Amino acid sequence: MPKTSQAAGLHRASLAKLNELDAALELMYYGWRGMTLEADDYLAKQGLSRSHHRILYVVARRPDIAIGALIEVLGISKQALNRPLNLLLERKLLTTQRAPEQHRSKLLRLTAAGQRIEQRASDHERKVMRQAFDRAGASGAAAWMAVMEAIADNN
Amino acid sequence: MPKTSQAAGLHRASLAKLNELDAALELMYYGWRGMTLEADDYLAKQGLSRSHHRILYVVARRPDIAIGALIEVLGISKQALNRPLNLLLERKLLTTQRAPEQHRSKLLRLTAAGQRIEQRASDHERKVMRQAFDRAGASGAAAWMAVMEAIADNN
DNA sequence: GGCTCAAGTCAACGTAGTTGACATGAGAGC
DNA sequence: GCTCTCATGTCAACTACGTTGACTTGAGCC
Repeated sequence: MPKTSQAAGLHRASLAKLNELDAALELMYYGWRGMTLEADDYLAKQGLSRSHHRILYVVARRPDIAIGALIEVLGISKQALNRPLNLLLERKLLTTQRAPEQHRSKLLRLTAAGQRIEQRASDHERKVMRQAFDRAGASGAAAWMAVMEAIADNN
Repeated sequence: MPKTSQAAGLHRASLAKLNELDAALELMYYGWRGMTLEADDYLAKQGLSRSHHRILYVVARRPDIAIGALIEVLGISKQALNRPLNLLLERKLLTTQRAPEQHRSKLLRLTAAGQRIEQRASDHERKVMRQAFDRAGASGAAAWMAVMEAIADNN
């Protein structure tokens, strides 16, 4: 079971800057933590963690996704998916059903309870983003998105 | 020992957007991966990983930091620090010396080899950031920083 | 010698992932 | 029915990274 709370890297450390871009590296690190901190706390209280949230998040946005496709999207092995997925099924946050035509694959869908938890966890993250975007204004938000796109596309 | 390469979440998944801010959540996720992917590959080739890089990064910017202070900055337990730190000492990427006045604490410092690895790993990350900033221009970069500050300060 | 603080170490555990091997369930073809 | 294939499920062993708790060692202080 996950922890209840985490003190890891809570306050940003004051480090000398060796390079002009060091601030950006650190902002990425602390930004990720800042966005996920409250959501992780909420999930921990539900006895869940980030990996469960990722599953719920994807299934919410791809209802009736097959397990193989879910593995693809998450980019993990089926063995790694196995445990968290079964927990979500046991807790009835997800349901499976055989496909109507393609009986070989099982389709996943959120239950009402699963939807609620997915939504609340994601809401914690969206709240952080919304506050930051509000402070930066529409043009600042657009610029942030553009920069993040460029970084993300660096595959 | 770490892996050599990782295919996890390589290409951004196409998910339906349930909420206006979903794109921002996903950009944060893929942005983090985009920034760290090449650096992690480089580190893996050196037989090191992200946790070693974090140690090297901090010590580079706080030469003569004591172990207790390093634990504070990293936000992990001394037991968790123990293994990666010892590896870095064995490999002579770091050195320790007793403090001149405060003999109780040991001060850490990078060796030339440690500096080289820290720099190359961070360079991979900075390269990604620089490209993104170049595309966005100075005002875009400033806006990105402002938004990330707001997110990071959400402790 | 005894107290304190910094550091080091050991054991047990939790979580998240990996690979490899193998079993099961459900069409599809002959 | 038998076999082949594909999707799914599961077992075992492993790695990496983190946790807590308990205990030791080293150094300085009184």
